[in-house]
Amino acid sequence: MDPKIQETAWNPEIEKQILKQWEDSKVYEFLPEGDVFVIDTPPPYPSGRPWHIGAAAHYAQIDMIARTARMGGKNVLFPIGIDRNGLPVEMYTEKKHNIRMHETDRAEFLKLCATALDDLEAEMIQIMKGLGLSGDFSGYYRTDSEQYRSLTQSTFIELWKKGLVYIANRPNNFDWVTGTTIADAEIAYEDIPTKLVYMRFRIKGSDVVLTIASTRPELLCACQTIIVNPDDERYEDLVGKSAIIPIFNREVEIRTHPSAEKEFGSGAVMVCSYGDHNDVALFRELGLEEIVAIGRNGRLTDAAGPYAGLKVKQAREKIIEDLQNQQVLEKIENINHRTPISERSKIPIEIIPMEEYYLKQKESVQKIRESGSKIVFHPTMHKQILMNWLDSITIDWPISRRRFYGTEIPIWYCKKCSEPHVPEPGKYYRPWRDACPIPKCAKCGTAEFVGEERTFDTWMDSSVSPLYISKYATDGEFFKKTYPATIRPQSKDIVRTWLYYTILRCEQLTGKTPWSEAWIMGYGVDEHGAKMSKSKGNVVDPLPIIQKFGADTFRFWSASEINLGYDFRCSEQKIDATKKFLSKLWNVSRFLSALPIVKSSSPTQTDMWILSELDRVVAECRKGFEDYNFFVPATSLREFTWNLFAAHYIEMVKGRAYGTGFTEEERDAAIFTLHRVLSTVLLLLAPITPFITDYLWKTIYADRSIHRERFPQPGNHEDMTHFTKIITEFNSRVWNKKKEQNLSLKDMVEIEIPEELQPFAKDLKAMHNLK
RNA sequence: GGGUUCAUAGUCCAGUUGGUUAUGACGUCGCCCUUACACGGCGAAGAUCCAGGGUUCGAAUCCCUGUGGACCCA
Repeated sequence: MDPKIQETAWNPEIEKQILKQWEDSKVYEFLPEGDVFVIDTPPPYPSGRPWHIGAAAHYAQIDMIARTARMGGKNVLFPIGIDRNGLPVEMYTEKKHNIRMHETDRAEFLKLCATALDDLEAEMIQIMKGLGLSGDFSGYYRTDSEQYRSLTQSTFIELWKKGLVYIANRPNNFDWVTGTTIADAEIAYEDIPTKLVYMRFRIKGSDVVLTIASTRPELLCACQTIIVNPDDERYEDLVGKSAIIPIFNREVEIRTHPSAEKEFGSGAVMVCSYGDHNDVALFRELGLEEIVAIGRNGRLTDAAGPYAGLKVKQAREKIIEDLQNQQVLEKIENINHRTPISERSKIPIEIIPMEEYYLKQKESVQKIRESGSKIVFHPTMHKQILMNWLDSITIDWPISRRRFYGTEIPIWYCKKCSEPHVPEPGKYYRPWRDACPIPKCAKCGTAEFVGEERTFDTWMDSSVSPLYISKYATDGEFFKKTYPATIRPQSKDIVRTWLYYTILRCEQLTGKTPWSEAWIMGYGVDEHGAKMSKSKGNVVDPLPIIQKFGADTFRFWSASEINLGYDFRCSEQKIDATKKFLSKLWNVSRFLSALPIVKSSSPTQTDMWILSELDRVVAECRKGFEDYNFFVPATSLREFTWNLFAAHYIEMVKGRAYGTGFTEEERDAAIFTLHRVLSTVLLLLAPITPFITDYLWKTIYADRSIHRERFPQPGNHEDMTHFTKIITEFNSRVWNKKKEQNLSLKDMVEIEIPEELQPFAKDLKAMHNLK
């Protein structure tokens, strides 16, 4: 009766051997047949060390989704990808080599970016593998590969041909630090202290002075009208008159508009091209002629007269000084202004009219609202993020970017007539480098072309991930089996970008919603509840934690700490504490591994009781797994295994399992039940802690991996859970009594077993050594 | 300004359709090597369930108002 397990604690080093076994036996191989389950895995972006512990937890949980589906009998496609397009690597490279992208040879710059990504990616893959992700690493994809970029380009060409893409010159969010247009979805807002400048405008043909407050005095030169609220009695007389812009001495009309707030500043607002989005809307609504005051270099243009060439901030200081000198400055208030900033570079954006490509999205909003409402969200509440976003879409999606490390826009322009030409889909095109594949201009017949230099917004790439993983346009059979995908797991901060754009693009291309379910996770915050950020220095590196505690500990921590959809705290102390549960499970298994596997058909009342508790746990876990909320099975199993099974049941039947003072039949019933409970617990834990459960399963129960098994069903035992409280309380009472009398737990004591516990009397007597 | 969400021991968290004494973990403090486990066992202390009002025989739970926090949008 030697235990098959010798060590007294779970050793995470074993995980490495298990990983190898999984790889060798291809236990997670996907077969495109039968009941297929497709996960649209988020490809992580290797943006620099360290990787975020919250992200590692996120991927551990996505793996639990894959394993849950597999144990539910599905064939699971769990692709692994790395997102490599976009701004972060460009900025990383500029900093690392102290160069400026737009001043560096393009091919050279791209090479430097790719090298940086390779390094960062290698570590990321190592972490994902080490976490035990059961995804397809052998065929992992990169969004900057020829295949992926050619898909992005092909889908663009398709939409172009459908007439969904157009070019337009309109005010755009411009990030002059990175030198590119950005979409509304990439804007964040921050309260920044700024000066609210009160300026005096003279009214033409009178001595009346109108005071106007603005946070953007440097835009005076671009002012085209002044608005006041129609209900504002103070300015009733001035409406329709002209005001004279100080310094520039140009006349503009005063009109009414409801967007002027009476309470803000003086109540009179100057409308300039372009201070904010309201200015843009007013210029459009009132048909004003725009004056471009700020250029792409972030400096004022010639339209700003004496201020031309100055940066926005310098121009503001200078103009305030001049206003003061000309005695038209009334006062300055320091206020906190909600300022739109670029999510990437963190600087206030400017609104500058530029010619960009747009993908039509406005007319799709209603349709997406319908298909979006059919998607099952886990948790349900996060569907609202998508719906709120849909309500606030006002313009089409600008998709062109003036950057290098991205998928090139596949367009060539006729050198003579400028007619744009798109090539045939199916290949990867680099128009900035390659010759145009079209022999001559379709419009004028010229054979000379100029390649487009811009790249796509990276969401153009990311938004076709369900198409890439299902081999859209390259393998019809596979596509039919795997599209639409089953589930999109992602974090909640990119609902309005990745989730939304994917629905938009996939609907436009396939007419179908890309998945039936979306699983939305919260953020990992630090142990005090603050958001982790590199600037705060509170980012927890997952690599050393996983190395120290092992993947299963990390995974069980993530499952038991993260309630689906809510933010979660990351503290090493908590992870450390989780380790104890694995040790408990290990030692329970060690005890059981010394007992033979037997059959029994005559369970005692004690056995029936724990089996009915087990039924309850199985049902509860299955419910949690159904919602991919691993918090439910993790906490339920820990509670059951530790505080009921180990603490009470095992103690009650230990004597019986050893056979002292019991019949063989009784003994076998105990051993049978012990194994039934443990094997069920292992199966239920398998998606959460795949290493330890597989090891124990193979050591005690089978040659075949636990990851080829299905979830257990609840048995059909009579409900005896009402005994639980009485049993545990009785046990406590005995322990307390022995403690009071200073007795050792094995000493004999005299306590009456209550009537209702008579069915368990024999076990209880043996357990406590009752008289 | 609008939306989502949260508020329960020192800390984190549970509490299902309202129903006796509010769950568990971490931490703290005692005692204990008990033939699976000291990475353990037993026990103890620790909560105005954010505030106020309402519905009800009964509210941590439902409704209203407010306060505070997080996130999102304008």
